[in-house]
Amino acid sequence: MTTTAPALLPLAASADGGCCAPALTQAVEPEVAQELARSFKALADPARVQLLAIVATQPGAEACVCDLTEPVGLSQPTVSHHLKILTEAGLLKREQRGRWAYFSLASGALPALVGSLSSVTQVDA
Amino acid sequence: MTTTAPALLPLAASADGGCCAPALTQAVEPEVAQELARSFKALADPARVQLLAIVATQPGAEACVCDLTEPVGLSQPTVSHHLKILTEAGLLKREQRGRWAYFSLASGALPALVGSLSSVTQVDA
DNA sequence: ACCACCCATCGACGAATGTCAATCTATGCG
DNA sequence: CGCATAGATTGACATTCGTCGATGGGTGGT
Repeated sequence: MTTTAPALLPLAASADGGCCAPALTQAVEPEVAQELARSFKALADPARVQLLAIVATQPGAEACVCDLTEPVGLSQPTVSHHLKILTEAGLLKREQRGRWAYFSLASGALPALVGSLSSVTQVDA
Repeated sequence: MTTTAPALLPLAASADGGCCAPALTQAVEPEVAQELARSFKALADPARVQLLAIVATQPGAEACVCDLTEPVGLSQPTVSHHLKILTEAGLLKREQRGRWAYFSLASGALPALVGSLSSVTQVDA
């Protein structure tokens, strides 16, 4: 569910009538909007953006929590909390190896978001 | 400032040493992360996603507030509030014409976000 | 001049969020 | 078995956010 790629502009049909046309254009299903907002909300925190970037730049594209606490300057529980949010949003993938938890990019979620955003921009198409 | 296109992966350099390598990799400047988070925060609400989509699908790619209150099912002050947030984030452009305020997509901000997100995905490049 | 209309701002309220210290779970080592 | 370590969970707190009703500020029609 979180890794789907909802199109942002499924239907469009509005009347003219000057300004305040009823604008019945739903333009995007409310549930789709909600799901997109959930993904964006996961990115709506500086710490989480940093975490995502750090994980992405790691050699194996993966990192454990102890690698992440210091760069972001937050406590271990807080980092764990952010990682959980990113994971639940489908942006990160958690893999327990030994006693370390390795986090890596969940391929698919980010491109899906990019696609949704692009669909808004390319209205002229 | 809000329409800049910050790259998400400026520098990357980490040591090996098994798991808990210091991971000094800043990977992304904190201020860049904060700015990106600000943009994403503007999209982190279903109503704002809907508003953005509706504006994008309008015939002239613009809409006034009265066109937007009904589709999202929120009160006029709330819609005005969301539009202000989207505008301050650089995602929408406000133009007062007569006694209506027309909102349209601010070209540049969305592509910038797409670029930033893509830079994370294309780490393998 | 008055009034109707569009929209922004203000004040208030409940809900959600980010953060930490303290604690718990589980994995591995000796 | 006992202990240290990695990480998640809990509880608490301050802050921010989303929402609305009420009000204010312009603009245009009569």
